[in-house]
Amino acid sequence: MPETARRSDHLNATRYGNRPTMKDVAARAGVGLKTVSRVVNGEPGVTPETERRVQEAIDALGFRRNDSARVLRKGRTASIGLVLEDLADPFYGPLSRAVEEVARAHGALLINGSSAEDPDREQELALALCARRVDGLVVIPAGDDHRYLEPELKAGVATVFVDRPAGRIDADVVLSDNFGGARDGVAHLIAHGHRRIGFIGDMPRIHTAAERLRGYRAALEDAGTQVEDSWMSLGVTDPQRVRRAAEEMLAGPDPVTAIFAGNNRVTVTVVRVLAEHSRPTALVGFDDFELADLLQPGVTVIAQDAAALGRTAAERLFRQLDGTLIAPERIELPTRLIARGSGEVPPAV
Amino acid sequence: MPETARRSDHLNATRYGNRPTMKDVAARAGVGLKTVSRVVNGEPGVTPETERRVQEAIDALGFRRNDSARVLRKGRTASIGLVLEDLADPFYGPLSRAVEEVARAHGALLINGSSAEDPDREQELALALCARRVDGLVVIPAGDDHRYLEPELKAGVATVFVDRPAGRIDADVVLSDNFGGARDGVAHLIAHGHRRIGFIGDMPRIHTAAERLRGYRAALEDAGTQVEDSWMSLGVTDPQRVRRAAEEMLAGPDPVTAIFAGNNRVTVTVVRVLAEHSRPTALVGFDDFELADLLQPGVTVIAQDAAALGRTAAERLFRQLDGTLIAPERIELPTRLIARGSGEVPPAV
DNA sequence: CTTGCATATGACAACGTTGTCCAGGCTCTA
DNA sequence: TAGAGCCTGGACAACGTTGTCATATGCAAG
Repeated sequence: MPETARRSDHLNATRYGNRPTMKDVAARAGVGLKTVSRVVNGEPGVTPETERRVQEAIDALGFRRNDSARVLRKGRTASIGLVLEDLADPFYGPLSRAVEEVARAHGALLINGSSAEDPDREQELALALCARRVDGLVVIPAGDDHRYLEPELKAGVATVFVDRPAGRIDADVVLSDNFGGARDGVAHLIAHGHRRIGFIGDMPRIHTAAERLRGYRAALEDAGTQVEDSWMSLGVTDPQRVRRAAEEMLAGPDPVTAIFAGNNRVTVTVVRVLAEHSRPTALVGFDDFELADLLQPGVTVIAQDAAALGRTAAERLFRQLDGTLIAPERIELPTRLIARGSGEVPPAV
Repeated sequence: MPETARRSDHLNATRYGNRPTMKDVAARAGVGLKTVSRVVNGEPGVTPETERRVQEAIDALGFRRNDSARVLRKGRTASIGLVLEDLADPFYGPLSRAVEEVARAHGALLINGSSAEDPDREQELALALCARRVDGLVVIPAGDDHRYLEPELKAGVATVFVDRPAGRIDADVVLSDNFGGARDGVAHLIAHGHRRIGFIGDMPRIHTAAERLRGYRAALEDAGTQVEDSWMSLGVTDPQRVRRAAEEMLAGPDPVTAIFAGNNRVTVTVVRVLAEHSRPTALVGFDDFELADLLQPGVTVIAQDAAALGRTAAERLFRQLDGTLIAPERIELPTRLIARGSGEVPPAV
């Protein structure tokens, strides 16, 4: 073994444990650095015999190319970032997976993190990802001001927002048709004879919640019904408060005969409340959930396609990177009403 | 503006879009490269006045430190990799989130990917993460031979396996007590008078499935009952086959009076089948799932704590990195029986 | 005015890889 | 056998950052 090899081994001893580098491999195989690089990358111009020697040295040393260095040299990291609200939320699992599949198809890795619905944390995460020089960023916004990303966009970081629109910045956005979905859901209740329909949803400062509320109002107005304040409960999302809100709507002299639930978690709590009440009350929920069909009655929902959201966003991202895409666009994906029973209950007399 | 600045801007034009570097900032601020580095990293020894000038240049150019280069220089990437089976699976959401939280507490980012239960893809992913020089790796094994990771372990990549043990390699493992949980679940059925108890689960080559089967057998043997082959259905996991298996067990002259379901998906399908049958049959499922309590009757389950699995694994990982940890260990976390009704149904006469 | 010292700043190498370019040896043809 | 052309292989710079070390500046003390 040439002298350089030993020296180099020693020099690298404290870094990354002590991973061998191409230099070490080259020394051991008795070839030049670049030849090793060629073998590792399958570039042409290496004799089978030389290649064999290099390969042997690689195996013997347990060498693995350092992609960090490679990235520094090449300028592209082949990785994209995903900032979402909560990895543990069943809605984001399929979305995240869809993004991953598209990334994989493009040879990219996925780095993701949860903002926990905190705008500061969203920003911190997004910027950390930019510092890692991800090629692109898929963001499910927690905040409503994304001007902090402007320098990054200008610098060429491909960016797509999903599920909620970007704030104060011009960028690609992929959304569900929250307005249309809610309108359809409420119209479905109206078609089954309901007029007094309750709405329980999140704070209207959240875009999806506002849109769904708007759809609710539109459907009732289309039917010529005047919406009463007591029918709506906004900014209510934790089980306790949803429960109280539902019970209030169902009590009183003139109770609602149906409830439209503004999201997943609300729907589930309302199901619990209705199960305890004797008077049958119709229910339609925004967002599908597992086992909704197994409940008695099955829960009628407006389903969004989370995987499609993720896939569409990621595909747009890579088209930005290809240069195929120019102007930012706003894409709305349709929702689908799934009737399972709870939405077809007629109004109690 | 000094001449160098313009030249540098031009040279960098095609890389990372055209992100400014410390060199560009230095040129613009009229200071040395290292001074910029000092300011960016909050190192001491910079006059307030100089700092102001540098900060100004940073803002004007929209500079953000390139962490890839930083990583190359420093040798630690402050990121860990997570290889799991399927991000979209509700079981892995909380696990993944727990790992992320621990990583965040240690200032690390999380890169994750799905193996889709394919050993080759698991290996490909794990090695890709090693090439990125993640500091550590949390792996939910798809395959049962992990010798391919040996060079990486030797090179100092901290590694913890979760949910299933590592194959042919000595490493940290964090598991649920699959054997004990299954035994408890079946014992629960036995305590309610059942003897003829069916088991539907995954292929025994999957460690968790094998352990649960072992627990099932142990409980019945403890009760002095001879297990009959017709009670067990192994390697059955897709809805169609689970359905057929369940129906077979429930038919015939001497049907089972209770079923123990080996995992989540099996449980759900069995619930459907039982709902169609008139004779009441008891059911206990391994793994909790959302809304299990809302069904009629509520589904009794053996719950594992996915978040605890993830947290424990990640914490061990960082203790490996600290050097606090020496010998690999196998940790088993307890499971919990949650009685909700379906497991307390007495045997039909 | 010189010496000594602390403090602010910059020049330079190094991290591990890839792209560019050149050299040496070979084959082929005239 | 010489010249052209191809193939193999290596030297060197560069990617953007940080660590080391040297220098310049200012000020106090002799």
